[in-house]
This record gives sequence, C-alpha cells and structure tokens, in this order.
Amino acid sequence: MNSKVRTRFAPSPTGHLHIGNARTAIINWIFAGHSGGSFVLRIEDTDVERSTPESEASILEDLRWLGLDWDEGPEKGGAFGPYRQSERSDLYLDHLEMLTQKDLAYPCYCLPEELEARRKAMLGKGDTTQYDKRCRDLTAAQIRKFVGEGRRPAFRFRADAEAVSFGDLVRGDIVFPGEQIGDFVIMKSDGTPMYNFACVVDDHLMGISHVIRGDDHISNTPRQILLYQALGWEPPVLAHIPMILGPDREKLSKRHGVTSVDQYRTLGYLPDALVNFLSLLSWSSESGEDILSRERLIREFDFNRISKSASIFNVEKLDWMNGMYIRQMEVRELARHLFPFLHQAGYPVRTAEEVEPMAVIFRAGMERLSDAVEKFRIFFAEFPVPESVEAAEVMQQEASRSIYKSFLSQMDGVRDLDRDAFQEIMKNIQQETGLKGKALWAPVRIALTGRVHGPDLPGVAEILGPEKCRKFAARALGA
RNA sequence: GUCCCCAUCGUCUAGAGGCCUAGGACUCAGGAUUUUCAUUCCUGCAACCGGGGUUCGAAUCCCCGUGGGGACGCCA
Repeated sequence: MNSKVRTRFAPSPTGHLHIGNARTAIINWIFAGHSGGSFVLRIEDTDVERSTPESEASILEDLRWLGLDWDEGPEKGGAFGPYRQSERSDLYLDHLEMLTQKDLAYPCYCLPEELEARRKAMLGKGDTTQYDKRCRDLTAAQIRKFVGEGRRPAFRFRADAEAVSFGDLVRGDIVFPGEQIGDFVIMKSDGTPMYNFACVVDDHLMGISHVIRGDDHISNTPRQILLYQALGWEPPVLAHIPMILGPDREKLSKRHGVTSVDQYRTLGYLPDALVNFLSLLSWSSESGEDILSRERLIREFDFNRISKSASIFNVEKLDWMNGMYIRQMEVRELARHLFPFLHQAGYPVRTAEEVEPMAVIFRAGMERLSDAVEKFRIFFAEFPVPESVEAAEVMQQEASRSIYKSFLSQMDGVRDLDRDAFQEIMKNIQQETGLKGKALWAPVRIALTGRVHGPDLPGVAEILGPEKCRKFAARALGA
C-alpha cells in the first residue's frame, strides 16, 4: 500500500482560470506541500465542444503566475501520464469493456432530444429527474433496429445500490439513498467518457490519494463511489471544500464581474496576496493571523480548520491584503512588478530600476499595482495641472506667489536637490515669508504636483529634480 | 419538486459544554503622529436564524422549523 499523498487539480479547459477553481487548486497545492506529497495537474478536456487549446494555455499560465507549480502534468510529464484526458481514450474504453463484461454497464440508444423531453415531463410531475432505464435490457432485435436507424449508443452504468455512503474529511459521513441515483451515462455516443467515469479511472490510475474539490461535487460523489466499487477499487480520501459565493450569495460566476485570475492580475493584484486571501476563505490559521506566507500556509494547513459553510468573496479585504503585500515587499521587487503597468500606460520608463524611488515614496498609499499609473503621473507630466479648484485657487493666492518667488530665488544655482537640500530651502522660505506649516507646504506641493495631497514632498522634489522644480514653480507664478 | 450540504458582527472568521458580559481581521466612525494624503498606533460601532429538548450549565449536543446554497446533463 502506497501511502504517499498525491493530490490533483483537474480543470476543464473551457475558459480562463476561475477564482473558485483557483482556490481549489491552492488547497490541493498546499496540502500536497504540507504532506510532502505530489501535486498533479490533469486536463479534463473530454468535452469536445467546449475545450480549447487556448483555454488550456491560459489556465496553465494563470497557475504558474499564482506560483502553483505542479509536480506532474502537461509540459512537465510524469510517470502517470498522459495528463490530458483526450489522450487517454484507450484507458476509458478498456475500463468500459470491463464493466460491460460484468454487465454493470449497458448501451443506451436513446437520443438526447428524447431524453430531454422525458426529463421535462418528469420535472413537471415533480419527480426526481432520472433516466427511466428503458434501454437496460434490450433484446438483440431491438438493438439491431436501433443500429439500423443509425443510432450510436452511449453507455450507462447500472446503478442498483440501496444506498451509497462515503466519508468526507470536512463533513464526516454522507449518505445518499440509492433511488436517488439513476443509471447515469459513463461514455458518450461519440466515444468520449463522461466526467464521473473519466475522473474515477484517472484518479485511480494516477494514484491520487486525496481528492479535494468544491462541494458542488458532493452529489457526483455517490456515482463515483459506485464506479470504484464496480471496478473493484478503493476510493481515495475525499474532501469537499465549501464554495465561494458572490455578494448575492449565489455561486460565483461570470455575471458577478471580476471572477477570473487573469483579470485580477490585470487589475494589479499580487499572486502572493491572492493566494493568501483565497486560502483564508473557509480556512483559518490557528494563530488567527491573516497575513501568511506560502511557507506558513503549507506548514499550518489542517483539514480540521476548514469550515463547512460557503464564503463570500469580499474584495475589500483583498484590497487591504494586497496593500499589505505591496508595503512589505522589497522595493526592487515592487518596482519590477510596477514596471509593466507603467510601461503599458505609455510612461517613458526604460528600466524597473528607475521606478524604485517612486515606489518608495508612494507605496504606503497603494492597494493595487495599477494605482501607480495614476499616482506616478506627476513624474511624467510635462507640467502639473491643478487637479482641483482648491488647488487652482491656492496657486493664485498672494501668499503663494511670494512663496514661489522665494522658492525660485532659493533654487538659483542649485544642482543637487536631495531631500535635505529641499528641506533646507523650505526652511529658508519660511524665514523669508514668515509662513509655515500647511500654509507654506501646500502651495509648494500644488506648484510641483498640481495636487493638494500626496506623499512626503522632499521625496517628490528629489525625484523631480531641480530643473523641473524650477520650471514648475515659474509656471505657477506665471499662470 | 426530489436529494445532499450549510447556518456566529455588513464580510472573512475564532469557538470542539463552563475560560464567552462571544475573540480577531476587513469595512465604517473617532482619536494620536505628520506640511497634506496615506502608512502606523489607539478607541469605538457591530453577531451566536427561531422554537423545543438533553444538562447543574449550550454559540457549542439532539430534534423540528425557517433561511441559504448545491446537485438532479450524451457539461465538468
């Protein structure tokens, strides 16, 4: 008996990586790390209609961006491949054969339209909508007739259990009445396997020890348990984690707006913050702390600390957390993260290095990386434009004009304008004009940045440099 | 409709019978620091869905309601 922990994340490539799936991936990744096991990535592309290579590529990219590296899977290989279900057809066919041999699966010639009509009728009567088993025991003649009509069969599992129960790591024992489970399709008429079937075959063959997935899969589980039993296999340990809901308390979906990982990346969220935040939905550290490094997440993870109830995605807390990560990050690294946003905004930045000083003075007020576009504008504008009536008014005041004159004369001949030099100049202006505090600083800030508020002014002036400072002050006087 | 799951501040949560006049975090309000804003720090507002049990004692255990969610596909 191999006791090594193996978890898996099995997305279907039918769109971008969704925030809810990302959370599932995170827990799987964390638990594998926690147990010293392996994290397997498997692509469930059995839906020929909706699966696309582009989606697969984007999901892989998002996973990598989140830092959820997989030990086995596409582009990585491994001893249990292939890792795309579309490349494992033979396996499903073989196991279907095993089931039909044992008469646990049978061909069903019903057409989708026929099934749909019957399902509607059942729903109208208020019954459980499940297959009426009419193809269960077809005679050879009946089969010939269907084949003659050109029908290709799907295969259904013969579900006769009285009840199905299974243990769940977060919920304990769950029991489903057998009559609730109809004869479900395991192989489509086009020869591709259905989710429940492929999932069971692959999880077993890939040696998956723990299946950790969203609790919307709970009602699938009894069907899968039946398949494990039919195939003579031991089911893996199951853990159904609560779902993430939108603000309206419904399953998070596209109509809730921003729900995919790539959108959060574009908006300026850090992967560390997103991973930390998502891991805290339905899970909490024993210490009660919120800011947790990946190392701590991995070390402190415990299924006993996963709550059973669904949680609502609360962007405000993510914003706060992202700000915390921005503030605690090394400046060099922050600048590297900021660079693409500034570059894309059209600012003439050449290297991440030249962004560092700006990052230093503005980081305290940032929640998202993209905030830098707006905040850093003052460093790239040809001239600062007063951004409010208040600013414009202050600039016109007589007291401000005397400050600007004094500032200009103080700046005469200044070549290096570091913080201390600027501080010195301000002190001199204070003596010259008799103005101090806000009355002194606000006009200067407005002249240099066009704004009433902003970070520490000496720092701003240092980055602007003496040339611009002179130019802007003169402009303020002339305006 | 049927089945399954869930239920503590607005939100994320702590709580595994007495440590609970229910703790923390986000948000919000007020204050301190500061040339402004922000950061940081301090203070405050704010919750055990309802009803029955069990028990000396229940947010915690049981039952029934109610509410919410999920599933019921030749989707995953």
